[in-house]
Amino acid sequence: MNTQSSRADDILHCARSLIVRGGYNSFSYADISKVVGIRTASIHHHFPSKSDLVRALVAQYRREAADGLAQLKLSVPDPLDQLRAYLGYWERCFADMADSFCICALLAGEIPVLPEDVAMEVRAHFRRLADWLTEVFERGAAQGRLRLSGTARADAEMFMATTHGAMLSARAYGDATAFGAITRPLLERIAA
Amino acid sequence: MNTQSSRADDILHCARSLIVRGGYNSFSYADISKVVGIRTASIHHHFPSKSDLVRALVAQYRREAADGLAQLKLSVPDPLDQLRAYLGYWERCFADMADSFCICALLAGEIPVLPEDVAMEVRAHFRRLADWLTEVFERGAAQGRLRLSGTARADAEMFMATTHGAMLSARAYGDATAFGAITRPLLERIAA
DNA sequence: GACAGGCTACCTACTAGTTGGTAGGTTCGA
DNA sequence: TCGAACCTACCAACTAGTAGGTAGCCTGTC
Repeated sequence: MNTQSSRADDILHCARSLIVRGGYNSFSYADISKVVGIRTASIHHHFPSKSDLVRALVAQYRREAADGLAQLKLSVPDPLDQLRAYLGYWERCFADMADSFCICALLAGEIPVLPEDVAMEVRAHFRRLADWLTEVFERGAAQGRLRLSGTARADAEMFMATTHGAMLSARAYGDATAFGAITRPLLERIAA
Repeated sequence: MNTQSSRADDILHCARSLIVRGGYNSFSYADISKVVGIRTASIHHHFPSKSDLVRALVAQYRREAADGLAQLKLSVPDPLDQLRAYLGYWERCFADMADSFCICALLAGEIPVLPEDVAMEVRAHFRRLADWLTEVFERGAAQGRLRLSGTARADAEMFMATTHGAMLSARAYGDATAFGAITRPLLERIAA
């Protein structure tokens, strides 16, 4: 069991680092095979089809994201600090890893050509993240820690859009610091 | 010459509508062949390699964008109205076409796996668009028509990021109206 | 304790279809 | 008669996926 799950995890981990570079059609079982040191047929044993693999990959990513956001809510009391910590997480990702990106943001762009079950996972991630942000904005407004320019939902959607757009800009410019440069003023603007 | 350019244009037009759905690796010469009614070998006659085709495609897109933005500056005097018109253009795109998207925003996500010359075109689009927006924000601030929350450049970068992120959200939600819902409050916030 | 049966993980070997790209020939208008 | 546009006929490499076999491990039974 240890062996199985570790192998499957190796495959998932490798697939994630491959997919994050260019999305669903940018990697193959052969690519994974070379890195993990396993035959492509053996990957099919763990994940019968590519859509199975990517769905599992996104599901795992979503669990990690959900855990992280829940943890953030527990460990950081202030709503504004929660947003700061969320952006800080991604800023550190871009600083530490060359090809960092939210895989759901990346896959969202490819939705028209994605297998339906993968697209559903991506859609669900956007909804959950928007829900979480909405809650933060609601509490922040209630506590007078940040000021809304519209509804909490609208502000949350805009915040999420700016974050994802900043990831695209960071990639386009080939500049890891661009993400922070774009998102930091965002916090200053909404701070009460 | 008429025939050549019309054929090449057919190919470019078709490739654009294919690439906009899922990026560089989501379409093939065979796909174009089926739609345009030409053999794949004949596509190679017009565009020797796929990167040539996509580079030409993005270059054409950039010319159109530059023309559109220049035209906008001439026909609409007010900076705030210029931003409104820019967002309105994309809002109409999403309303009219199912799989609408800025191909440069889409390709930006795939930059690590893109041919270098294509990546350069994408990068250039981001810079030019940010330059144009910066100028609009500068004039808007000077005329007291809109208020900056940081430098004109920072506000322009954030505006662009939010716009691109809103495109991703529209796709993720599968909701054409999402783009407008996210970006409209953006204008209200920066209006003086 | 031996041993059969079943299961998991992995392999080799293979498939059909697709990928971007080439070689060389034909057609046709200037 | 030259060249642009297009064709047929290839190609090697790669794509996701399948068939069938093997080695090793666990478990129940005699």
